[in-house]
Amino acid sequence: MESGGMVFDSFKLTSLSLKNEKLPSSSDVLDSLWIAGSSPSFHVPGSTSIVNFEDIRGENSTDGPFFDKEENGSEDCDGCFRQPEKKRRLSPDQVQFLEKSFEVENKLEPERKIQLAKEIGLQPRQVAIWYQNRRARYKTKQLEKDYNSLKETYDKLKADHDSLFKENEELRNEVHSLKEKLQEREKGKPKSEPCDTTSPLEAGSEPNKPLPSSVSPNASNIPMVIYKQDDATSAKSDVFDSDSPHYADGIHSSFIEPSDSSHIFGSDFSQDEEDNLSRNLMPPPSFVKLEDDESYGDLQMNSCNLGFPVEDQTTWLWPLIE
DNA sequence: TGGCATGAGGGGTTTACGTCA
DNA sequence: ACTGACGTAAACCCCTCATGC
Repeated sequence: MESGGMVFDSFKLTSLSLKNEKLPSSSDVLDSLWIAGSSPSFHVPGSTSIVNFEDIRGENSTDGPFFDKEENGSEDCDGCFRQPEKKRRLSPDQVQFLEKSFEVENKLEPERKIQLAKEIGLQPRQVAIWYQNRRARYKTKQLEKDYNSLKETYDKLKADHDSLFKENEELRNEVHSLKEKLQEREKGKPKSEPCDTTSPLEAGSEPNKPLPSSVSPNASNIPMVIYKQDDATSAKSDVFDSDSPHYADGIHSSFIEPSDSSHIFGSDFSQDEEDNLSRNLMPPPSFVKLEDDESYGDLQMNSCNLGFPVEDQTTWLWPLIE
């Protein structure tokens, strides 16, 4: 620990030697501070410093930048050195000097500490304490900032999730009603028309082409996967082959059961299938940079596309749908 | 007079360094 | 000469309190 003697000795040593000493690393910037501080322009308003300056400055103690001769010579201060030290705030100039130093480097090298203490007329111990408190309170503020930022991100994500969930529900209902209509129509028709199972929505479109997203009855960019039951293979490739070689090769041909469109939405996937999907269809891990407000702002343009081009969504959106 | 900001004390931990078997 | 255990000092972090505004 720093005894008073040690502090004084260090101070004298620093005064003699450190001025011309090259401080390491980031201290280059601070050198300018030292130089600037050595021609004092600071004013210590009133009697503000907590330091009993006589302790560290000895007889020639009136030439430091933060020492005001008036202050030391005032009658008011006669009692200051008799009474036990009262805690006093650092002067604005002292704080400003420390703040500038802290901006450059929030850790305190011993040499810097002594140099700082000399420049602003504090004890090195006080400088160290100021740095400790400053770090602690900076950390607290930073934590608050981080918390707010994370909370904001969470809220946005939750809103997105909720809207997607809602949309998913609507699509499910739509599929359900279409399925019912289809079944009704099949029941009402004679068996001589086996191939006419095309969805009403698809009427008029080319059989092997998926509907363009603009044709989708839903305003979102989620592609509607609709295909003829007797052409499931081509439909599958239309849906999956653009960016997903795993599904273009037919390996997962059992993945979609044409007779049950609810499979499309993944609700009946086995765990293995879901795992495969998650592995194979997941976008690159760095696909959304959440801390980037700007990119996140873009996402808000369409809460359904999650920042991906439409053509990419066909390959990875499915696992997200419950 | 209560609340906030801030200087400082104290305890525990970490790290660097010297000593010794 | 090398190495691991041990002691020590300094710095740091965290919690807390006291004081000034």
